[in-house]
Amino acid sequence: MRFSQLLLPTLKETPAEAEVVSHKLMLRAGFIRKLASGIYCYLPLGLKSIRKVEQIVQEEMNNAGAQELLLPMVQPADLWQESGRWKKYGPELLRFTDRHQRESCLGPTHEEVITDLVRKNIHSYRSLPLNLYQIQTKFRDEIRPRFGLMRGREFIMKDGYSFDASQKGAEATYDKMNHAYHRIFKRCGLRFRAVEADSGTIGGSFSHEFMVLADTGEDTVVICKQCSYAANMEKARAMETTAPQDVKELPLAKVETPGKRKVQAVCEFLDISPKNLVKTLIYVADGKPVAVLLRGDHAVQEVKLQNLLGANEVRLADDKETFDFTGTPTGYLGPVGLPLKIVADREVTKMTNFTVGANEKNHHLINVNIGRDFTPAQTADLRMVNEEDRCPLCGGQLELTRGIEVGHIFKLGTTYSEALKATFLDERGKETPFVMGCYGIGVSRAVAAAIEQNHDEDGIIFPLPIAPFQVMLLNLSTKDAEITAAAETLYEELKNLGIEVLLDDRDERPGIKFKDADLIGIPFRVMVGNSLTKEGKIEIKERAGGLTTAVSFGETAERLKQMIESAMTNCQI
RNA sequence: CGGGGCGUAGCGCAGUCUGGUUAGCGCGCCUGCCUUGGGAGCAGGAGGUCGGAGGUUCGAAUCCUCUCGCCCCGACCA
Repeated sequence: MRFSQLLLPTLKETPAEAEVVSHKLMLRAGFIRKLASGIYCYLPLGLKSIRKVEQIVQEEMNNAGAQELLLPMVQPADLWQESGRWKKYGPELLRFTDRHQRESCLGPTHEEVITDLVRKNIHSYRSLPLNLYQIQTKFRDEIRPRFGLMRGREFIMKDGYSFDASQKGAEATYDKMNHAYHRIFKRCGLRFRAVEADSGTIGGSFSHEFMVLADTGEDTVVICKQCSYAANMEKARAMETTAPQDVKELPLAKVETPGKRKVQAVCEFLDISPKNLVKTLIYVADGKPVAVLLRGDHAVQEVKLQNLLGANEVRLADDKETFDFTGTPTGYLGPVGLPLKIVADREVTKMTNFTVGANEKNHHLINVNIGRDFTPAQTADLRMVNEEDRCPLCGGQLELTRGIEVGHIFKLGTTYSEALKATFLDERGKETPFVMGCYGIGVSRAVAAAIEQNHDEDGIIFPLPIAPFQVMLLNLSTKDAEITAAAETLYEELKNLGIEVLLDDRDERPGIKFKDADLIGIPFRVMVGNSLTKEGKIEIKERAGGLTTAVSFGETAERLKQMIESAMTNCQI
């Protein structure tokens, strides 16, 4: 492709609308343009990168035994009513009425449609397992779209759905998808982790999120430095500490702690460690109060609490509610004699002779012990993991880092097949619901995530497998016949070698071409300029790392081919 | 939906508080000269219903009312 003919409107300055780096760079590099909030035009370069991701996804999905199809974007309301999600989904589902007053919606996801398709066409266990996917533009009317392609309303997604005859089969499919996803993101050249995630409302005991690691990521992920353990904060566990043995229980005592409400203040005043204090937090779970006990240096993980209580909503009570529920101002609450349901983080059960609030203003209790002084109704892992914790699998050091969710795989079970009465006949002729799984990849988001992960102050640094072009060839002097002839020859040679090359043939000064090349971030930059006329050399500069190699004109194309092949092998499985 | 901010040329902005020539500046764009290894220089030029509607006024980018759109924080979320 020739730059002079390409729709590639690079910008020297960042449009005010962009906040995050991928959004800024995609606008400046001429990849995208906004049409409306959360809705973008993909320009040729942006689309090329998206297509690269799509192709990798297709290859790996096909290899894993999945089949590609394409489902409608407009979906009838009655299917959604049948699954019950017409009511449940909320305003994120964009609904509208057609000219015949039929209610419809724009598909944010396709469980209903695919299940309907399968129930109408698959009737026997002999046809299973079946794994279907599509790559399509999705629409979700997000409350607040932001960050460019990272959280748009319209976005490109690969969504896949599997149908198995049994739980066991579904698990095998899940494992296959897990494996395929690892291959996909590896082949995209991304640094990522598959993390254990809470499966949320969709069901199933767990799911895996595929997180592209980037400091600017929206989500926090916990990874083990020694082994493969990784989880998001909602799910992350830590190795249980062991309770000290043979500690003699000391007599309970009340002490005065005037004005000391915060953990730190109480600990300083009493000269104890927060690790020896238990804090009591009042939560409201579906309208009912519950007291949550945690070690002084720990924090609540509300999703864990929600799961334990089986609640739809949990939130911290405010000071007034807390006082109404307990009759004690916040800061002096404790479990001893508290007339509320008490749940304790399991680390609390490892403690002895600890300090708590006395349920009386300006007083705390010391030498409190579980069993003797109070008994929690339930005990579970309820807290946020932190960097002091050890890996639950290997005891290694845990690290908290940031990530961008680009893929998520779920076990759906029979939720949808039952709701939509999608069944098949098993070996014994018994009508059985399909056991389903669903597997998403945010394709457009993956490109944005790649940029969040790989950039510098000059622009994008694309991983080779998803770069819009592999080589950017700069003709540094279009007025010089020798240089231009050499650039044109090289351009043809590279194309003939099957290398994807963008020739900057614009009548611009070298500085402009260098700046644009850095901005766009194509991995290999080839410069045809003075060094050719003076020394007969062509320079190859790698965008990542900036290493520049001078080679003779004749060997340039072949050399590039080698460099590309070698770089690609780093992204192979 | 709550809180905050913005809307003036393709992009970035000034001008608005305190109404008053022909609405400016930088970048980009067009023409010519010149220059050609990190966003050059000179000269000339095109481009604006100041987001929209209504109002106040002799006079509105500027004041008032309504409205549309965009961005950020929060609630929410594969």
